[in-house]
Amino acid sequence: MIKIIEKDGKINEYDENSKYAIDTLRHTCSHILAQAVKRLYNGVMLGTGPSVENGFYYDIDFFNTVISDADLSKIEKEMTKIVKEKLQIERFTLDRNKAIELFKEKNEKYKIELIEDLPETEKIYFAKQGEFVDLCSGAHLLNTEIAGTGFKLMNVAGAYWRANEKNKMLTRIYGTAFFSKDDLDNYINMIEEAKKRDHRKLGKELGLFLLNDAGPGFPFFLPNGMILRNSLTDYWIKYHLLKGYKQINTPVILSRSLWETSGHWDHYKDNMFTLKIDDIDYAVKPMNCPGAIIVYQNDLHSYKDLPLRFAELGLVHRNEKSGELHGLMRVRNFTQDDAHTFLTKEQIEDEVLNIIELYDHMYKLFDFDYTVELSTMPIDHMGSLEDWEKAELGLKNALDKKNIKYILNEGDGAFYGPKIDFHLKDCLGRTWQCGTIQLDFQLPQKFNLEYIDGNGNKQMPIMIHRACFGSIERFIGILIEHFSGAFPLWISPTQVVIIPVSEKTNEYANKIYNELLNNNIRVRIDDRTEKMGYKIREAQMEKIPYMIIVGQKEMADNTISVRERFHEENKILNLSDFINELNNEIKNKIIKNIKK
RNA sequence: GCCGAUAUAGCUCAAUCGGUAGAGCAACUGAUUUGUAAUCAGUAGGUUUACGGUUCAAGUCCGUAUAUCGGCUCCA
Repeated sequence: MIKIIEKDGKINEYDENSKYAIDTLRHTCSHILAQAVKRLYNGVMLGTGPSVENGFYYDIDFFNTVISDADLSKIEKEMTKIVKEKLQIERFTLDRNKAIELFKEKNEKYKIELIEDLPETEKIYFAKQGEFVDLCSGAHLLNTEIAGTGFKLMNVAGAYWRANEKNKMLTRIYGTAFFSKDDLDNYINMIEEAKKRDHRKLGKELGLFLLNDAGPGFPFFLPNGMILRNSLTDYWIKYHLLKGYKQINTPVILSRSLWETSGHWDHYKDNMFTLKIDDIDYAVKPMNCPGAIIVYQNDLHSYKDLPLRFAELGLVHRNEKSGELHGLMRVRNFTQDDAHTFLTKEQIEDEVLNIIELYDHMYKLFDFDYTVELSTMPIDHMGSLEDWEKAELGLKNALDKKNIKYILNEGDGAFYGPKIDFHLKDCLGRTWQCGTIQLDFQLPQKFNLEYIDGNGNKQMPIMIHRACFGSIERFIGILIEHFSGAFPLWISPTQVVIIPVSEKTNEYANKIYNELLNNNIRVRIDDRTEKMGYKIREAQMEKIPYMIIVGQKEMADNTISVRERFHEENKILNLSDFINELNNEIKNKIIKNIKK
């Protein structure tokens, strides 16, 4: 159990392993960090310093002093000193004017700004340890000693004051903390292990994709990556056709006037690639929706046609800022596994439920855990308040009906409608938006979309934009990290490698090879004059699901020796049984050997 | 775009104070015919990201550009 002093000075006990206790430890560490920095650097000003998912940070204005990773050990040493000083943590409150006065004395303009933004009536809480006083409404440990030796400063970053690009960039120092040195060491080890799964590293090692200076943010897919990618999209197409979608494909370049009509030009022209054809302005599509709308407009539609679902694996380009690129996760061109559904207001809830079920099916194929977020009307939006409320309610009801827990992001919706986002995690626990469901009352109006209702009258349909993987590239990035490159059989670039023990069994190996090929198995034969151990090692590193090893013994018995990746034992089988097993594993998309 | 860091052979990394750029793996050639994670020997591979500058001398120091990494901001 660990004692914690709350903002009002009350002392409570908590389990040392509780999230609250660990957050409190980290928050206390952030104060120790700030105190250390104030001791070492004259005239710096403090921003804020909360605990976060895996640690804590403090934002500090160092003015002209450049802080880099090399300075961290110096700061860490001072923090250790503060820990050894066993400073008691005291809590007190001040009224607004006194609080502002205190920080004027200390020349802390950012703190004053924070206080001035608090409601007038709100109590202002402080925490004090030794000579260091900070504005603080969080809990703390009782003294600096308890922070112990389980903390470490991790890295330096820039962060805009109050998360606003227009404000000054402060220096953010990140750290992490645990109640014991062992826990800290485990965490650092875990990060090192996780980095081995980085999709950029594995993408290179496994020959899946490449990034080249010739096109920053424009990934190249290599032969192995294409097999993976096509396996995914082939299934995607098959499943969507089964679920009532019709597949379309729309042009990559469309006229500027179309984008003006859709509203994208106004909102995103800085992020669109543009060009001229015969002196007329065009843009490379950053979204597929106007294309789908043109397809919709190509026919008259009856209410009997709705919901009308157009699926498109659409290649889009967005000019992301250079610092925002990240491997396959954030790129400048990517293929959305998109669909646009045209439907009546009454059909919204059912259709959203269908989509949620479809996503759940797709994510379960890979054993993904996902988190869901609902984003509502942004300040910069099109359309009436009434439409927005209706749309938001439609999404909310669907989530509630499915009993799905979600995070509410007020004001984070698209300019044309609210959205539900599905987030997946990468190897380091960073979350990436993959699936999305967006309701849209605006585009149908802008494009005057119609259908004929049961009375022969024209009505305006609603539109749903949705993407399950989000971007094929990003999804593949997540997949690589999720499986550490050891993919389920059905998407593995090479499914089986045949290793003859020596040239004497090459002919037998070839017979097996042809048999597997005829059964549509992605098989390779490794008949180089290398030792068997060498070939096995290479196949292991390539994370090929199965190795078939054949020597004189197998040839005599007309069997094969099968070695599974990550299993040292081998099984003696006959080929037709093995083919049946493979087909079963492929057909049922079985996940084996998952390493998390 | 912003803050910090990094850029050396196909890959992973060395190169002390500024003094002729090295290794392992991979590739290639030859030998080896191999029984469940690396057989041996040899050959080749470089305008040290690019462009400037300082210096008798620059992979190393300085400037600019580009890309990448960790964050911030943004993400229809």
